[in-house]
Amino acid sequence: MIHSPREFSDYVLCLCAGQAVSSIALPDGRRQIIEVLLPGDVVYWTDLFEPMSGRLIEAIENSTYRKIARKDFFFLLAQQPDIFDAFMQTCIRKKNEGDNLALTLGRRDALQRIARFILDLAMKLIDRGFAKNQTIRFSLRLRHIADATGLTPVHTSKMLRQLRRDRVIDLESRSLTVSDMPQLRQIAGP
Amino acid sequence: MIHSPREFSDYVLCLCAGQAVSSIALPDGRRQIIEVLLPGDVVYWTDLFEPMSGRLIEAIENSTYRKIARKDFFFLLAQQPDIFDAFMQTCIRKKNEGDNLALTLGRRDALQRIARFILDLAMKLIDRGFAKNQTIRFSLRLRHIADATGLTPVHTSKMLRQLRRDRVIDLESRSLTVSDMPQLRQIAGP
DNA sequence: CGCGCCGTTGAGGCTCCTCAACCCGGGTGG
DNA sequence: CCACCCGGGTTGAGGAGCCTCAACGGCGCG
Repeated sequence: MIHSPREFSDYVLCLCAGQAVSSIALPDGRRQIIEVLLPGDVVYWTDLFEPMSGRLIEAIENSTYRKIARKDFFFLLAQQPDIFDAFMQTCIRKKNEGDNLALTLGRRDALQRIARFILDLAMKLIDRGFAKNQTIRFSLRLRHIADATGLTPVHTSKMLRQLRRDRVIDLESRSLTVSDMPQLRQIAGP
Repeated sequence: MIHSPREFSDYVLCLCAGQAVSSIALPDGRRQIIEVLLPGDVVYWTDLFEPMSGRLIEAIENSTYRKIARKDFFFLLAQQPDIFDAFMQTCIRKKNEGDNLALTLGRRDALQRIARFILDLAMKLIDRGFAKNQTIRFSLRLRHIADATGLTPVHTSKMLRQLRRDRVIDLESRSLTVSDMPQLRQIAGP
């Protein structure tokens, strides 16, 4: 647990090593994972101005992170135009990803959601050089995938089973390899 | 139709009068409405840098909008620090709203989704002074509510019927009044 | 060895979808 | 003027998809 929903913080967090998930949680335990955080990610974009974040940040493996005082962060942004540009670009990109998540949760069925989630995560890891050929570290528990796709762990298990049976992915002991990328894209849909 | 998904535009659009919806559409016709746009709203935050927006913007009543050349928009932002601040705040707020939409679509049932949608829209209209006591103009078609909540029009109709039967809302001829606000909040949940 | 956590599998049920029929109001043309 | 159609909303029947509940096996750990 890196950051809890009602915690006050004067710092901007930046993940250095390991993976984490950023989610919104309801009092009754239901929650929705918004994104998987990788090394280099800034932990919250959403509450850069409001120090009281509504987010629950949970590490899914041993992780380290750096705390940057909020004012230092903004000072850096103001000083370095290129960093500022990168920040704005990322801001917009995150918004786009969030909207696409809404589309997926609202309009796609279970198998498509799982396929998209795996595809997105795999592409992100490959982009950042965290993958060896097509295999990536996959420390997420079943309940994380369920919370990211709006399903139950039970049904998630059944969908994953199907993807493995059809030789689309190969998943064992915290490591996932995409065996049939075209097929995975096909299932994930447009 | 104000803006179609694959249209190229050098302008930033700003809604002046009327209401519109911003959505992401799939080739097969399924779509997810991300937000309802009111007068004063800037039409796309998501593609301020990439002129090719993936969004479908549809007016739901007679509307007028203003086109601002992209570079003029950024020039204005650079010149006026207070406008820039407001822009950043709104950017972050939109992201927060988007994430909450994902939570709703992923983890809430049909009635809760409908209730939240109506509640959010009503609050937004009230905030901006578009409401007389508790009644607001409600030009949305059934299919819009369905696309905003990830349901079918048929099921949306049944849920709305339930809300009317329980005297939570009163909806007739393009005008909606919230009769029992506490109950509506209760249904919408935390 | 016992225990707890995690994933798997199956049975049954509820929610929401699909399909279809129907009504209504508004336009359009005879 | 009425007949007709057409888009939008309503309602019901039946079914698919996903959830709930429960039992079980594997694994790490005390």
